[in-house]
Amino acid sequence: MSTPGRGLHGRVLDTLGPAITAGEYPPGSVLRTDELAQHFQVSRSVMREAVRVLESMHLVESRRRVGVTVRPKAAWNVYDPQVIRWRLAGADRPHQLRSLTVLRSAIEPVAAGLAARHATAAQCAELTECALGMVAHSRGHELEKYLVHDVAFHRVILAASGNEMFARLGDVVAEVLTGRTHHEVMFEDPDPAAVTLHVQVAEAVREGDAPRAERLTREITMGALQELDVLAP
Amino acid sequence: MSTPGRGLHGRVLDTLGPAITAGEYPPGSVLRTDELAQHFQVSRSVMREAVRVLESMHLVESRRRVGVTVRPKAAWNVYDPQVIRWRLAGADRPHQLRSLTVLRSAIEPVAAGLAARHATAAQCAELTECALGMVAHSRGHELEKYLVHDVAFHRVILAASGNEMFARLGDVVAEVLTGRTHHEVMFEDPDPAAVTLHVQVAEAVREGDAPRAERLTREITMGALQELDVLAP
DNA sequence: GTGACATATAAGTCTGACTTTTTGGCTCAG
DNA sequence: CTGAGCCAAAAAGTCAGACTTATATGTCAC
Repeated sequence: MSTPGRGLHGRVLDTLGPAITAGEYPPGSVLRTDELAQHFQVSRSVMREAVRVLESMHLVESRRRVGVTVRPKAAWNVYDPQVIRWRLAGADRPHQLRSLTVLRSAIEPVAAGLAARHATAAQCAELTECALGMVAHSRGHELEKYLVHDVAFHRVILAASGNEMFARLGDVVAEVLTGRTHHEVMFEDPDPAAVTLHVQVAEAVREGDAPRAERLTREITMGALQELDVLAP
Repeated sequence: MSTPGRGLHGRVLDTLGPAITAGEYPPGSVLRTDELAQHFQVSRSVMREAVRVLESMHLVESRRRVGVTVRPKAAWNVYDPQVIRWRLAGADRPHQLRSLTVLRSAIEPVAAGLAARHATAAQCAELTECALGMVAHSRGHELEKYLVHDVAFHRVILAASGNEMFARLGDVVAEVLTGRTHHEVMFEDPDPAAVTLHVQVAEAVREGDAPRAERLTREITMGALQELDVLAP
């Protein structure tokens, strides 16, 4: 899904990024480029490129005569897919998952409403196909296959909204859904009510019924939130 | 507000970033690091750092034997504040402003509802202060002072929601509000109804009335959307 | 046409020297 | 003792050049 270790500087980021987002270096910590370069056995040029990327994510700040200081969590670019992935892989995964689910609950209903107005025929067809796929794999411990269609469903909704900001949240939703399936309730079959809701959303979008699509999607995301409350109160 | 030209590579980004987001180099265009370095009169190391940052924003992709290719708009990290700023400064400013306003209309009502549940006493006080400041400068062509309080108001709401994803949208909302004031309706005094709504939202949050805070905020953002429809149909 | 192979190309990497900014401490006058 | 101003060290920033590596493309035999 992502692009691990593209070049040496990418390799460095793959360990330094998670370390910082995991709070291994608390905010205010000072790193020295030269030391880091030695530590990772790379040249200063490579290390500098890695630091530049971290700086563009507002994870660190590089100042002369001081060094590379870790910035407080509040400054981080938490919408950067890379940062999201790093944080989801780290210790505060539950907290992160909750934040993202709340975000979903705000975005997706509105996106579904817009999708009902703007979806093309092809998108409607794809949506229906996804919903049917979910139904087909909703029983008998076929969670992996179910997940694929679930992710695709929400991606189509977000894309069909016609809003590029919504569309770009497809990756985030995918991470959340994948994370939920793989780390929480891997064993049980999905809630039948949720499956039905997805089918109904597809219907509403196909019929251009924006309020209904929005309301139904809100039910879906509310369900996701409650599920989270049950598992991690 | 932002941090222009930190170091040579930052200077390069300040002109290359806007150029790419403005579509000056269409998707698929191939740039050569060496040529760019020559063009900007900087060393290759500096140029490489700039390219790395653009790459982390998914604006370009660097591949061996090929060069630096501009990625399609759909791949861009449109939530990166830097990218947002570049795009707002460019030609598709109206389109961008609409996308962001739709995003606001999804996020802010939910954030206000959460704020009503989680806001601290200090945040409630700050919110009321902002609302009063808006009232105080709502007449007599004091748009600049009004704007300051308006921006602060929405920042507090987003921060008080307790959700870090929402909180980080403060900058985006600030950009939208500032852009609207400076480029659209600089002359007229703000809509009195909108001012009243802000005061009422502050009330609702103070009283912990989440549904009311959400409903009122939805009215505010709906108003912003309609305003946009009138100005750019 | 198809496959293996050679070649040119542009990014990637490393090294070492040099510059610039900034800070923390030091001196010295008041 | 205090404060202003100056100095020197420290770390990032910049540059130039040599070398490595991956890979797209063209060539040639089959």
